[in-house]
Order: sequence, then C-alpha cells, then structure tokens
Amino acid sequence: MKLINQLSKETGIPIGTIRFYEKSGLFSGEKKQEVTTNNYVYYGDDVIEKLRFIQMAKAVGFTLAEIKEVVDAWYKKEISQKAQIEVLDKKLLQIDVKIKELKAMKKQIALCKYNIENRTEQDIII
Amino acid sequence: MKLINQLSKETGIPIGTIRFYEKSGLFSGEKKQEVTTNNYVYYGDDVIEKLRFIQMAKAVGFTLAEIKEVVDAWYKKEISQKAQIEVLDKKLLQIDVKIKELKAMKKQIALCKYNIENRTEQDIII
DNA sequence: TACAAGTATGAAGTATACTACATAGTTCAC
DNA sequence: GTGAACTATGTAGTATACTTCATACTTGTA
Repeated sequence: MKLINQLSKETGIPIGTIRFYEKSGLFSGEKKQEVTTNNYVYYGDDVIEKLRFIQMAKAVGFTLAEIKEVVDAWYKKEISQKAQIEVLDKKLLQIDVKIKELKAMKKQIALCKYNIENRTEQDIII
Repeated sequence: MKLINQLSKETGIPIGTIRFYEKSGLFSGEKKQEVTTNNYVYYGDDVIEKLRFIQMAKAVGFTLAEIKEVVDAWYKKEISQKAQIEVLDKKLLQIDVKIKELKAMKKQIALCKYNIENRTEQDIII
C-alpha cells in the first residue's frame, strides 16, 4: 500500500493531479483502520495500473469522462456484465478509429515531407 | 473559393470554431479586391484540407499549438527547409508513440473483457 | 422592398483539466 | 524536540478550446 507521494514518483503524475483524478471518481484510496493518529490515504497497486491507463488514454485524446467509463466497467461497480462488455467494445472501436486517423496523418505528413524535400526553386515562387 | 458557411458544411465544424481556428493562426482566408461592397472572407481548398487535418489531429490528442507547428511547416511560412523537416519528423515520432499507446490500450481492454466474460460466481466475492 | 439568412467583429461566458495557495495537522531524521 | 518534509482539505486561479451574445452591415428571395 502506497502513499500519494509514492504514486506520484512511480507514475510521474503530480500529486495535485492525482488528487484531482481521485476527486473526479477515477479511483479511490483507503484509510487504514489500524492507523488512528492521522487520516492518510493508502493506495493499492490497482491505482498505479489505473494511473498508467489514464496517462495513455489522455495522450491519445480521451477525456477524463470517457476514461471514467472504462475504469468503471473495468473494476466492476454494480454494472451488469453485459453493460461492462458494451462499454469496452465501444472503446475498442474508438481506439481503432484513432489508429486509422493516426495512420492517415502519417501518410499526409510523409507526403508533405516528400514535397518539401523535392521542391525546386521554381516551386518557391508559389 | 468558399465562404465560411460552406467550409462549415463541408467539414461539420461550427462556424464559430472555424473563426476561432483562423484567429489562432491555423490558416487564413482572403478578401477579394474585386468585391468592394463587403468584407467577406474567401477560403481556398487548402483550408478544407487543413480543417480536416485539424479534426484528425485533435481526435488523437494533439493540441492546437502542436497542430499549428505542423501546418506552419506544411505551408512554408519563411521557415527553413531543414526546420520544416525536423518538425514533421518529430510529429511522425509522436504519432508512432500514440499508435503504440493505442495498441497497448487495446490489449489491456481485451484482457479485461476476457476476465469479465470468464468470471465465475466466486470471483464476485472479491 | 421587406425580411430572412449570411457575414464580420468584439467581448463575455462555459467546460475541461489542471495548478497554486493557504491552512493545519503528522511523521521522520537529526 | 525541533525543523524539514509529508499529508489533507478547500478555495481560487490558469490554460485551452471553444460557445454564446450583441451589434451591425450585406445579400438573396418572394
């Protein structure tokens, strides 16, 4: 079980951001009953896993609301099995769309590069 | 040459958003000298192309600032050829990272699906 | 020629995702 | 046992990317 500082160090995500994510309902830590002198919150390894998933998902343009849908389906949460699968399948389709878009962008940029590399003096007049 | 309404219809991007992009320096239209009664702005086909690129790039998590770097390199703009190529190569690498992240997410979600589908009654106690 | 629809401009408002600050209590190293 | 470092909580501020609103002028249609 880890404290917030350790989560931050292991993932590179600032403490403030981790707190913000927790407040947004993306995951939650727990207080240890055996510790009564403070109200420090401890996090399990599933939280590290979720944070890494959030990092990736954000990097490819998913919003926190969209990410929350997935992690809710992921870690049960009184949703029916059918609903869970539906959410995950929808997300898989969205991912495929994004991959296609990235591949289209690659093509477009590669073509652009080609044009620049083979540009002659005359072209510059345009 | 198209007016803003037509751009919006062809791309599905709201007029307000197109104006915002233009103000952000992502592209620009031109006023026709032969028309003196109004100050309507006309856009070439390159703008449609740029708008479609912006749509894709945004969908995969690039910011407008990042997108601006590319379209600036794209359509010349007094940048040296070497600098243009550098920007485009950097973007190609970023795209490959995103594709890898998407593939990793696919794996993770597929595994999650598998676990849900093969969950037994006992597991639910966890 | 009236009037709906389109265009330009500027300013203000909104949503998302942080980020910083202030305060207060806790733990740990020396 | 004291000070640096860590934790919790709440509030306010910031950046990005729009979105809406108000105003005013222009164009096209009946």
